[in-house]
Amino acid sequence: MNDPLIQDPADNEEAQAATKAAVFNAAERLFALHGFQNVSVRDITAEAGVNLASVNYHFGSKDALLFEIFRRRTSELNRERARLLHEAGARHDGKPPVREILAAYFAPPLRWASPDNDRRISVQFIIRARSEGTEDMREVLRNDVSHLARFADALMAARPDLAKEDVYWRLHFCLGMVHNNRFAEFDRLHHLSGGLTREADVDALLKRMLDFAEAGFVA
Amino acid sequence: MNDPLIQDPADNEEAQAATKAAVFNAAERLFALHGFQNVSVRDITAEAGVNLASVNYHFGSKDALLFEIFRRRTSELNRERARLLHEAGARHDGKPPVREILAAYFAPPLRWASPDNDRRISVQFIIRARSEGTEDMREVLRNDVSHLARFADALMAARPDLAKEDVYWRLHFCLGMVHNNRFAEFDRLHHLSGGLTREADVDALLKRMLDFAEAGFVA
DNA sequence: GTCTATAGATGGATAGAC
DNA sequence: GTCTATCCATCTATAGAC
Repeated sequence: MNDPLIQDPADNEEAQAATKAAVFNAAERLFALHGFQNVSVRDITAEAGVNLASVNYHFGSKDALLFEIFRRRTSELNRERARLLHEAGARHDGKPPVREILAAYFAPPLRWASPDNDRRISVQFIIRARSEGTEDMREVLRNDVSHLARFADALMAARPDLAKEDVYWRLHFCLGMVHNNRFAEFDRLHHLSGGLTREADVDALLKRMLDFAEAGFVA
Repeated sequence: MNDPLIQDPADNEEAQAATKAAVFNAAERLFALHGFQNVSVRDITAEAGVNLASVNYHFGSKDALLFEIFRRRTSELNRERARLLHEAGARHDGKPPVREILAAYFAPPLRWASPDNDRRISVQFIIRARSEGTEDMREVLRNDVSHLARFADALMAARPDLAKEDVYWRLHFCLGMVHNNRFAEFDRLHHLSGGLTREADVDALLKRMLDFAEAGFVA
């Protein structure tokens, strides 16, 4: 059909970008569902419907592709959290209460994970990256705490009566609550509760998390 | 030195058991530190100082070895938790308060993880198994909720005023707090807090976790 | 630029010597 | 039973044809 020799440059660029995006999305999806080590370049290119060499051509290597997905998604997630934190500050003369700080942290991944959101898979990817990531990714997570520091600072401003140590630990507990929201854990809870828990109701889950975490902070 | 031809059967059995235990411990250690997919049978046998074929001879396959470690450690951990829950019940006419129920769940992995405990590595193995485990292991985790059900029942008895749904969700949040106690997360928190947090103080950490979780439950 | 064919490396498993 | 040597599958990455 499309003879490459008579394609104009714009079509070429477009086709190239489309191929790269297809690889990116297929990789994110497969990694999120099956884990990094369990997905091969062959799986990715087959899922994307492109040739085997595409991963190396467009991204350099499998690990580089992985890292690029990780960087983009965490960047997007943290930017959205920072925006919500900023908005909460604007509503309260720069000193938002604990509940609104926590909401800025909790809400983005919950909204992304809602069943009708196409970012649903990205959340699972990010959570998986925390425990299964390469050394590169874990180094980023370990060293790039500037984003978290903004939340810690806001919490300390909201609760100046608490020792800093206490704030850091309670923030740690809140992070645990967030990171435990994996498909597998929801399934297990669903099974344990005999079907009572409905994680698809994002607003209700956010409220539950905030009630729990705020109580722990205020105590 | 020891000619196998003149060894008596008892020595043989002993040597065999020692080899098997060496493989078991080396595998648990390497899996906990580096992840399942990143450790090869060659790594394990080299670490244990035994020959390459030992894994298949004593355990059948790499996956079977993995599964056996998982089964033994989760069994030990859950048995200890059940014992503490039983003791808490004995102290309170069968209806222990929320804090003591949670303590029975939180304490065992924390005590195991204390720096001077040789079970320290087992806790990391178990936590890693939750997210990186094979399908076999995840199936066990998903279906074997009888142990968790005892804790859910105890919590519902302690707080009969709460809807069951609420109890399950709050238990889920508590599980998240526990599962987030990985080396990597402690390191990150240590980095974020400028060295303020000291996870080695197990009793203090247990108290912090109980304060936070109890407040979330009582609210 | 795209894709096929293959190099090069590694891993799990096992046959066979002792 | 133990261990070495080796098989065979699978993977990433790349060279080279088109």
